[in-house]
Amino acid sequence: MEYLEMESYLKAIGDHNRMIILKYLTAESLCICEFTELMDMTQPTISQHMRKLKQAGLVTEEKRGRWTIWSLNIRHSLYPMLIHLLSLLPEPERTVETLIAEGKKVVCE
Amino acid sequence: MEYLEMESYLKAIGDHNRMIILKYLTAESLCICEFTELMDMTQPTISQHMRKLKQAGLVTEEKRGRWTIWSLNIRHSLYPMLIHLLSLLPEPERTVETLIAEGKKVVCE
DNA sequence: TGAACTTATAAGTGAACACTTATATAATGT
DNA sequence: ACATTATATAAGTGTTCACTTATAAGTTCA
Repeated sequence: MEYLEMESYLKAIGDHNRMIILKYLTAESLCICEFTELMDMTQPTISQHMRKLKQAGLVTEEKRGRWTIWSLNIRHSLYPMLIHLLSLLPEPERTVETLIAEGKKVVCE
Repeated sequence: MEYLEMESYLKAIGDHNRMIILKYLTAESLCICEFTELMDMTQPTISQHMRKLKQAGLVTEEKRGRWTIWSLNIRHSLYPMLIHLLSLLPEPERTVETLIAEGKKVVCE
């Protein structure tokens, strides 16, 4: 692997808020508006983080209706290491379960 | 592990020049003046990188005479992962062997 | 068609970063 | 004591980063 690729990968993970985003994604795929409910961040900020994660190869996106569903890129060679790293981190305060309880979980069918 | 600790660890690795420094250290402990010979960087820049690596828990230092010998911190819980990451990177251009051949390898006894 | 909703992008801002040069500190050897 | 060597630190600079607000683009549904 090239130094530049490794650098962008590590820089993409190495941010407090992006680690939380990635932690959520280990459980399930989510869209931007769900992240805005889960985390205390504005929509453009989330979008910009996702773009950075995508450029580093950490996540993939899939357009579905008006939503963009984001998932971990399980094909990346460092994916197993990423899963291990994230497993060491505590669960975020807000859970997806609370989202469901509030009727804010997106179902795009 | 706390998010803050993980963040500083990943940020410390996630720099092109620090990755090269760490790569060198996987083979053997080195002092600042050796790094200045191996890499195209000034002495203060190396010193500042080492300080950052030390603060993140990646390396340890040991004063010996006028030299400060830097080593990988094998006691850190993420040390095995670090070794794996570094193993994926190509060897730097300048090798310690060339340093020895030029009589620039420090022997502090 | 038009309003509501979701997302992406652009421009601006303050903080952090990696580097530079200059200088201070400390150990060694004559 | 003094010059040399090795390292650390301070101050300054240009770039990158994470965020903000404003706005554009695209989808859905009445």
